[in-house]
Amino acid sequence: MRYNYKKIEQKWQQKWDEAKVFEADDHSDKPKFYGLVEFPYPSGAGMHVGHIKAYSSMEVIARKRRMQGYNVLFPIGFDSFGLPAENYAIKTNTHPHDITVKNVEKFKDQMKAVGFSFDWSREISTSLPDYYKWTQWIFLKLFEKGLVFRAKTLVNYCPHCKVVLSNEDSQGGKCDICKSDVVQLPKDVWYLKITEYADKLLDGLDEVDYPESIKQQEVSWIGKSTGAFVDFSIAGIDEKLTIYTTRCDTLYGVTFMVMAPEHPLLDQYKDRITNWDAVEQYRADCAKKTEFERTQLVKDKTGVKLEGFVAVNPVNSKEIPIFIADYVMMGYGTGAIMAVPAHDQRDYEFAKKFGVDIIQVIEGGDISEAAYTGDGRMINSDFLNAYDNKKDSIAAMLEHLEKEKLGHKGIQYKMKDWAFNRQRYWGEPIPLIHCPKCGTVGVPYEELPLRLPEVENFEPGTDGQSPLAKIDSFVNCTCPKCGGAAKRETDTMPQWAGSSWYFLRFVDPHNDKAFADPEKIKYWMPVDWYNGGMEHVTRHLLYSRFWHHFLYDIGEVNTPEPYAKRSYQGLILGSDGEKMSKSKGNVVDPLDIVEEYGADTLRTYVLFMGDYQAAAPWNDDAVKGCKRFLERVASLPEISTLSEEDPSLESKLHKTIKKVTEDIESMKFNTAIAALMTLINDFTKAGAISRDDLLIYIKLLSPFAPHLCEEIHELLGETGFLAISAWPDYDEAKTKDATIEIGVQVNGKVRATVSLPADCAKEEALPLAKSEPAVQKYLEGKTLVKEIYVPGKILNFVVK
RNA sequence: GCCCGUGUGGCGGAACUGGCAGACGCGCAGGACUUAAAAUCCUGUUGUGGUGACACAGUACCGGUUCGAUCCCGGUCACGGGCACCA
Repeated sequence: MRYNYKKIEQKWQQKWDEAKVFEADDHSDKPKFYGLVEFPYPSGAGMHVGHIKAYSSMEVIARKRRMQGYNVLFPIGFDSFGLPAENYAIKTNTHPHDITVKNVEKFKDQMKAVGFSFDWSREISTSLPDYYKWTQWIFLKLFEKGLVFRAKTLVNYCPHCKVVLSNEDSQGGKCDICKSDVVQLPKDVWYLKITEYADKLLDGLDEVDYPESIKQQEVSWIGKSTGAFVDFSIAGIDEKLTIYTTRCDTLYGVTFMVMAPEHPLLDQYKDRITNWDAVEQYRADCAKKTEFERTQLVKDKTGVKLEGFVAVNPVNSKEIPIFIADYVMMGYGTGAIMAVPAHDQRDYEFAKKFGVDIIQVIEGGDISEAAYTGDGRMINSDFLNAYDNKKDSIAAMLEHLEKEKLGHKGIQYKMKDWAFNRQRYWGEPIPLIHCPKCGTVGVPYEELPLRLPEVENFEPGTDGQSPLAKIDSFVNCTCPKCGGAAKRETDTMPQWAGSSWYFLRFVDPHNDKAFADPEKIKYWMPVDWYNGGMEHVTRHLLYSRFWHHFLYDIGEVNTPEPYAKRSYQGLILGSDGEKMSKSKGNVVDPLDIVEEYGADTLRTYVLFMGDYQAAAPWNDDAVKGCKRFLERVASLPEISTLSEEDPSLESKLHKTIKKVTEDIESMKFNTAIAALMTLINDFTKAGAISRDDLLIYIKLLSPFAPHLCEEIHELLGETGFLAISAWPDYDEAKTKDATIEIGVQVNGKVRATVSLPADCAKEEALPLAKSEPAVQKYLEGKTLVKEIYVPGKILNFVVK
């Protein structure tokens, strides 16, 4: 058969479409499988080969599961709100909606050209009102349950995008969208209380099948620490300075305290602080430093000692000085610390520089050189001196603090609440109303969706206001509670809102009564397997788990965790080994590959290129190798005869069925394809294969190269679609060889191989091995010390 | 600094989690076909020595456990990712 991939691919894509082969059934007796890939943001650049790799894994798994008799839900949609479309709209003076529609079409064409078996009847787009209606609905539920609040704090702000960012959106101090430096500004913003779900998000990880690296990353992002809050009094006044510490047992080693420069208590007592000028000067200096300088570069300790403001150590009533220093952050703990220079390196450096006492309270190390942070026996610590490990001494001190009402156990998280509003146009309008009498009121549910109004100009205002603020007809409204004049919130939701629940919409995408029918949720959820990028672990993955836990708590979904299993793909690098980027000119367009080699070649190559989870560079020559392989497959019918199965190929065939079946499940696609390549080499050597063997072969290959395999399937006179025919079974007994070659070692070095029956007994194997001339040579004149025989594996003679 | 992960031919990568290191593919070399080239097919391809069957070395480096280590243990180095004055 001539391999006319263009004709074949078009033909079968059309046939699958017409016959609705990949549409999932909401009422089926088959076992269900919900396989999910991260729906794309439809950028103007179109799909990237990285998208193809990300989707191909679940595509292969979904196709295999269908053939194995599962009712498969494999949906796709578009995460279509977002800044890039809006920025492009501003630049080209078009509407973000029009751009989005165009981009979505482009993405769809590309996906269809690759032949992904998505259920297109369930396509969604987060920027459509019948979708974002429910995003707003969930937001209102969060608001109703007190998980939305407004606060004026220091927030991450991107001066380039003119937008407030969440902590997750500004990882590493860079804007997630434009990569420019993020600055800290005091701003009044809406927060979602994700911290209230910190423990649920942590505990939930025990119930799901995620790779360890992903769990670790979420755990360290949430950053839970257990410790104690301890109250220090201020000498001469009735005021407490509360600190958070993980080592309350070192209280006897506290020789000073440090407050963050922004600490509000300072302003309250500025009349008492006799060197207030120095405080203000220091604050001004700190404000000039960028976040980068403050946290990364300048580790040199700076600070100012407060005059007239002295603390008292609660355990020994000693007076200790208080400093302000920028190594203490307002955003973590209480914004103040007790400093134990003997056992904390930062406090140690500060004490050395400012000449403060250092009192050792844990035995070990050399305090004249550096802080000792290890474990050990407590010293100089009154009633704690009996303890020789931190677990016991912390427990004893905690008990003491609670009894004396000096402090209590406490928990801190590094994760912060989710800054949720964006001062931009192309997002879901936040459905809140500001009423001068009633305060903030939610838009009534029956008024949803709160539609994004048409505007002339998408530029954000220089005053940091959303473009929506300029539209009086949108802003001015009546309060749903009191009927008085009120104003709408004009900010929109962040990029991550629509994607925080999209997998739920897929189970019932056209429902206009609810975000999804509870029965369908019960049937399809949780997602059985979710593949996506490592870059989403502390963003989308965390956010969507949070929303789903919330929906579970209010009884809207049936499980707390949305995804039973998660996997990830490695990056495709450019052929130069660098990350693909437009500026480097090393980007590969999937459609170019489809055009030149065919979709089946592209699909096979992205999975054959290496370990699925590892990054690997693109290689045009290796793509050709995959094309060559498929051309050989296309010519297989020529050597297919009507004869009975070739017995010499039988065990090879069964081994391959087993390997491909198992390797797909463990995402070892490269070795699955390699096994199929090996088998075709065997076929070619044999010169003729049976029709049945060929049928099995194309079934195994079909998840990777479905178009070609459907074509051969038809050519063989089979009716119906290969895509939903039965996956081949293998006979375990036939995967085992009757005779096997095993290595014979002398002193651990292989000297010969012998052919033995698989279950050969030691008594028979040994003489056979010894009679090998190559082995004899090394045994002669030596004393045999030991004979090791591991059936099926190895034979080893130890000689002296 | 802390936490994960990785390190194997010229290249991408295999190796049942302790049992013949280098499957499969790319590249390269030689050959067949061709007037020639491309395509295709066949053969070879870890390094060193030898015409040769063969010998020795070899999975980042140093050491250990074992009859036997790419795999396990201790230490070192390099690269990638995450977190980071987090109290």
